[in-house]
Amino acid sequence: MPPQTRRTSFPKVVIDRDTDSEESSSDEDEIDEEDDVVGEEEVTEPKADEEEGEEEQEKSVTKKKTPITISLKKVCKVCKRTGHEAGFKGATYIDCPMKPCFLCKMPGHTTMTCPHRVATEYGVVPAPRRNTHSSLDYVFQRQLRPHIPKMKPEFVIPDQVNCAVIRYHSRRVTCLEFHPTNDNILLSGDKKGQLGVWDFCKVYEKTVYSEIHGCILNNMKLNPRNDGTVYTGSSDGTACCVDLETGISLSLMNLNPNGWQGPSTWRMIYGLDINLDKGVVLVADNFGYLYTVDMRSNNVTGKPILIHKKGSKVVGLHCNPLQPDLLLSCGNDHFARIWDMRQLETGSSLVDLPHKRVVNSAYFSPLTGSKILTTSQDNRIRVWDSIFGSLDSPSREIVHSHDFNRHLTAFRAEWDPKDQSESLVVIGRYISENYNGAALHPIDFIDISTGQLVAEIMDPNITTISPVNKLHPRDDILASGSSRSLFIWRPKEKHEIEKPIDERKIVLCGKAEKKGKRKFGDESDCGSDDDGFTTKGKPVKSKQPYLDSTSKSKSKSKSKSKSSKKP
DNA sequence: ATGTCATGACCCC
DNA sequence: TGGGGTCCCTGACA
Repeated sequence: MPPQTRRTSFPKVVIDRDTDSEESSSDEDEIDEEDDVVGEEEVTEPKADEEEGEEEQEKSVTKKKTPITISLKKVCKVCKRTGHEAGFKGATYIDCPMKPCFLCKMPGHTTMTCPHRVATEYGVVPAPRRNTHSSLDYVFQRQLRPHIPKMKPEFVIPDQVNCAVIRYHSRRVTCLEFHPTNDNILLSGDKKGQLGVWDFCKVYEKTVYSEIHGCILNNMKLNPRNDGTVYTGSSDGTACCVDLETGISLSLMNLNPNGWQGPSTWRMIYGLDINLDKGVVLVADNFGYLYTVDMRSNNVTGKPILIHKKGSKVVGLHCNPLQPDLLLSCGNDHFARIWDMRQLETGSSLVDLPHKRVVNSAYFSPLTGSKILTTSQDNRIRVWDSIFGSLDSPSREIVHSHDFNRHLTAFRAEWDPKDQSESLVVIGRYISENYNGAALHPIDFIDISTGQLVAEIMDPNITTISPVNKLHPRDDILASGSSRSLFIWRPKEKHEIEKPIDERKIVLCGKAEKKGKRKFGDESDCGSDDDGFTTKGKPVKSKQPYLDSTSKSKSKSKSKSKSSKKP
C-alpha cells in the first residue's frame, strides 16, 4: 500500500476570484472529468515538479489577486478516498466502509450492519446463573444480605426528563455524585474545576464553588460519615476536602508545589476514593502513583506507590464496599488491578485485568462487592461475575458504543446501587440513532448478566451526548451530565406527564425565551452565570413557575468563591 | 451557514 | 522511548 495519502497531495486547482462559482455547480460530470485528468497528472508527474508548478502558479497569482484553492475530488473525510462519503446524511451517520465497524471495531461491516447494533447481547456469553455461581456464593450473599428477594424485581427505569434541567457549569460536566443523606442534592464537577451543589427539587437552589480547583475536577466522593464534606481530586494536582455549606476547602495535598514546570512534570489527580474503615482517602495521579491521605490529620501518609505503568494515568480507584482491604484501580496502561490494602507496593497487585484499551472505570458491585464492572475505550463493558472465582477472563464482554473522544468526558458504566441483583448498569451512548429525523444519543440501561439492553432513554431536546450518568442511591432517579447541562430523569409513572415530551413547552429565562427554538442542550446566550430552566409540564416542587426568572435565579444563587488555596 | 478551537490517545518513526 | 502527526458520530461560539 502506498503511503497514506494526505490532503496536501490531492490535486488542487487555483481559481481566480473572478471565476464564476456557479459554473462548477452546473454539472457533476465536469467535475468528474477534471478529477480524472488531474488524477492522471498526479500519478505521472514527479512530485517535485508538481510542487514547483504549484508554487510558481501561486506566486504569479498572488501578484494579482488572492487565489482560492479548492480540491475538486469528493473524498471520504475518513479515509480520503473517492467513491463514497462518510458522515451524517440527515440524522443518520453513514460509516466509511474502508474502516472497521465504529461500534465493535471489527472489519468487514459498518455500524449500520453491525450485529451488535441489532442485538446488544449479540456475542455476549450468557451468565450461567442469574445471581450466584455456586451454593457457596449464594450462602455468602445471604449472610451478607439476608433480605435478598427471592425473585429479581423489575428494573425501574428513570426515563423521563421531567424534574429539572439546569446549566450552571461553564464547561462540560465531568463527574456527578448524589448526596449520601439529602435525597435532593446533586453534586457536579466540571472541566473548569467548578463544583456545583444543586437541589434539583427546588430547581433554583444551587451553589457553584468556582475557586476550589483551577482545572478539571476529575473525581469526587462524599464522606458518608460526615455528609457535609466532599473530597475532590483535580487536574490542578490538588485534592481537597470541601465543606458543602460554606464552600471552604481544605487542601489535602498539592502534587505541584513548585508550580508549572512544563507538561512533563505537571501532576494531575484522577482516581479518588474514600476508605472509611481505614480512615483514608486514596488518590492517584497521571504518573501511575497512589497516595494515601489520613482523614483525621488530613495529611499524606506513607510514600506514593506506583500502581500502574510508570508515567501512565490512573483513571479510577474504588474500594470494595464490603471488604475494606480490597482496592480496585484502573488506568491508561489498559489494566484494571485488584490490590490488597494491607500490602500495597509496586507490583503486588492480586489480580491484573487486561483490556485492549484505556480503562475508563472499574467498579466493584455496590452491595456485595463481589462483581467487577469495567468500561474500556475499546467499546466494551466487561463484567467479572465473582472476584472469588477465576478472574482469568471476564465473564462477559458487552459491545457498547462509548468510544474515546478527546472532547467528551470519558464514559463510565455505573451500577444501579438499588438493584439487589447487581445487574443493572447505566451508561451513555456515543453513536447516535435516528429518532424521527433527529440524531439522538440515548442513555442505555444494560442488564450485565445477559448483556441485554433493558432500556434506552432519550429526550428530543437533548441532542448532546451524555457521558456522565449517576443513579440515585435510594430513589428511582438518574442524573446525567451532557455537555454543560445537568438532567434529572425519573420514571414516567412517578410524575404524571400527560403530554409527549416534544409537546412540552420549555420555559426559559429572560432573553432566551424570545428565541423560541431553544432546547435543553442549546447554550447560546447562556454564559457561565445562572440560567436555570426546566419544563413547564412539571414544575416540580418549585414555589413559582419560572417566568422571567432571571432576577430570581440570580438572587437565589449564591456564587461563592471561598477557597483556601489557589493552584 | 460555516469555520475554529479546545485537546487526549495512539501510532509511527 | 519520545515527540510529532493524526483523528469517525463533539459542542460552543465567532
